[in-house]
Amino acid sequence: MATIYDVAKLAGVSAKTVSRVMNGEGPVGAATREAVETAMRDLGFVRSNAARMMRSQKSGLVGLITGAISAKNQSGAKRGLPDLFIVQGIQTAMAEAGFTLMIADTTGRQDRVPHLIDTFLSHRVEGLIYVAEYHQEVSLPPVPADTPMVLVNCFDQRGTPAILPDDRRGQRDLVTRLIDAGHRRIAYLALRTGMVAGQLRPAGYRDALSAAGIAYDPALLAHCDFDLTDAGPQLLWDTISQMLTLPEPPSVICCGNDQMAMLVYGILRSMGLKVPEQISVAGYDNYQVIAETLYPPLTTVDLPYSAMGVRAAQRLLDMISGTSRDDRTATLVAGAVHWRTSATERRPLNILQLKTVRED
Amino acid sequence: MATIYDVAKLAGVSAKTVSRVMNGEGPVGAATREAVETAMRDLGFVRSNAARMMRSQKSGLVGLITGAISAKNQSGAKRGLPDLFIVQGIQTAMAEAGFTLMIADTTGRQDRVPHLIDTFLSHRVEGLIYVAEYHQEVSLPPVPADTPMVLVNCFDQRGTPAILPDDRRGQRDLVTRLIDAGHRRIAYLALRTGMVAGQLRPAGYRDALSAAGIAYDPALLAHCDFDLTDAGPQLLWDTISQMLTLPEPPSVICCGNDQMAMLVYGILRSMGLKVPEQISVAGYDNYQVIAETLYPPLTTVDLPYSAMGVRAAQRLLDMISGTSRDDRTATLVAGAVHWRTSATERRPLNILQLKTVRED
DNA sequence: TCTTGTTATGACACCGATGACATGACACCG
DNA sequence: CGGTGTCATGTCATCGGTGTCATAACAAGA
Repeated sequence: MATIYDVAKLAGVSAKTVSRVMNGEGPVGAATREAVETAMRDLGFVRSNAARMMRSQKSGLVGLITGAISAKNQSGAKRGLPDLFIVQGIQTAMAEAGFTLMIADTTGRQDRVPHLIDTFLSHRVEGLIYVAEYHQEVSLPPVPADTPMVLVNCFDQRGTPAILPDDRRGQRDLVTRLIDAGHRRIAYLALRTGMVAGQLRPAGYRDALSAAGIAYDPALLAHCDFDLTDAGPQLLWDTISQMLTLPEPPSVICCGNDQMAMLVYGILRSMGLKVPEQISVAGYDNYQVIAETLYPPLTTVDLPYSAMGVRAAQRLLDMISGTSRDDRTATLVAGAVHWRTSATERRPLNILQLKTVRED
Repeated sequence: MATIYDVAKLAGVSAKTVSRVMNGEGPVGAATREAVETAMRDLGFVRSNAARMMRSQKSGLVGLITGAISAKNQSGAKRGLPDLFIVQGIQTAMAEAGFTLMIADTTGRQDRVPHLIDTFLSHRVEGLIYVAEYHQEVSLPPVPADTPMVLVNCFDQRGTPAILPDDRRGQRDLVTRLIDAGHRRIAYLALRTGMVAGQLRPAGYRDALSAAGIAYDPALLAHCDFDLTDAGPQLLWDTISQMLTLPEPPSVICCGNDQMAMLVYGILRSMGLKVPEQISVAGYDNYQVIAETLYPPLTTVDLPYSAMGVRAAQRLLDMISGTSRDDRTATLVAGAVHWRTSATERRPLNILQLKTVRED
């Protein structure tokens, strides 16, 4: 591969002048510039980042470590993949800022993380981002203090800057919306409590109930490990049929996530119930492949992964540029409710119609 | 960040000796090695890849260009994401071979590809991989002849080495399996013909029919652009109801992909038909989130993305090492049929039971 | 006309590792 | 005891750019 010296020789100038042309730096005569550019083109010259980096000490690289790519097809872990939207958000923002992203996947092995960090450091990345495949607490090996780092979709004990989804608020907004739509008996099938989302979302559910003055009924809240390969669907079926035989059965079932909602669709229909005519269903994640393709389309809440990625990138860029260095806080990013036809409006929203309903 | 000179000084040896310790090269005294290693640890030394690369001319980098990450949440393009399994497969294989993957996303803009290639070349990647988000023909800007390149999930006119899913064979295998299960009237709702898969899979479908001596009935094959935001479901509905009112209606509906199958589930149920008791359904892709979560689980064919990724990585590694350089061929990777409960066995498989059936 | 400033360019060292080669200390052999 | 081979280590140049400083040419101002 051609070097600046080759270009310099061909253009009949010094290497430094070639460098100047490349970087649009210092005054360069028009004819000289022309000659250099022609020579570069003729030689198919591409500058070596390695050499440049050595002097300037700026790599223009950012390292991204994730289990998001590999975590997918592991047995037992058939969670959604949309966490890759985080990567996408980061990628977009970084490309815009002129940084190149190096991505490494843990291949599901957390013990590989130190090695991956070392690899990145050897490339002199200017910052590190760790992306978890779902909202969780993590514990990462120490990183040199002068290397900025941001966590996404996870947090640690050391207070490393983190970008997190506001699960509690999202679920509260969804349930509030359901209440506004006239629902009063709202069931919630939560993810297992071991997951952060399995704790925060139910909390948001209860926030919404209490804000609306609706008594919380424990019979309408259940935690389901629906991921269990075989037992999962059965567990859901039992839980649902139990809830439906209550004296006051729910008019809507909120699911821990969209995937669970997809299963619930099948179960309800097998029970002979029509969605949404006889019972409404809501999810969480706005996992588009599911939410928009299900029939009827699913009412759900955005897991704002792409936005989180962008925020993470921005925050890291700020840290790199020194704008904000030692700010050990978490950023919560809320997602919007997507109202689709899987949930009925039980009560019209405008006042005129409200009157009509009251007369019923 | 510490350099080998810092380490050398602290350990009281020359820089070259530090280099030797790092690379396990040449004979080094036990005591010296010990001293160097201690010094490296104390200083938190990480070798600079840039400097190393300059001398050795080996970057240990491979560049991956894809639209797979960004293509997702584009409006209109709500295709699946499992194409990221390709990236995962590549990542795994590359990490094993000691290469670091640089990933760049086109952000949906094909015109950015030349720039991405340049960025990679400036990092002196030893090879390039281009991953398309679905099976298609592409036309990429030229790449220096001495930089090996592999295409995945796509092919070009120049005969650049490519790794492709064997869509035709996969669909043939699935339909053959359905025929073995006793199905004779097999409907096929294909993807639109503009897509490569919309051509190859129907071809495989017809291969299977003709191999089994079943006449091809054009009334059972339709191409549906089910992606159309609003018209899609309606189009499917119409097509299906038309097929079901045929004198000899199909006993199974094969869908262009799993996502279409998910829609078809909803439609069939709205028509009051039970899956699989009254009609069987099959998909394509083995998009796990859908195939395993649908109720009942979906019979489908693997789109062997992960395997394709591994194959791509191996092929590129071969090219880099010079084992195989100028082999302009495409590698077809076939995926296995996943038989789940969305399709019925109409005819028992073993001979004893076969006899019973014949007497019916 | 001489000084001063500006423009255009070159010379050279340096970034941090490593390859090629050199050197010094021993051990072994005839 | 000198020659030769092996081990352990050091010296120095080099990879391809870029920062620093120097220099040449020429124009403008005193």
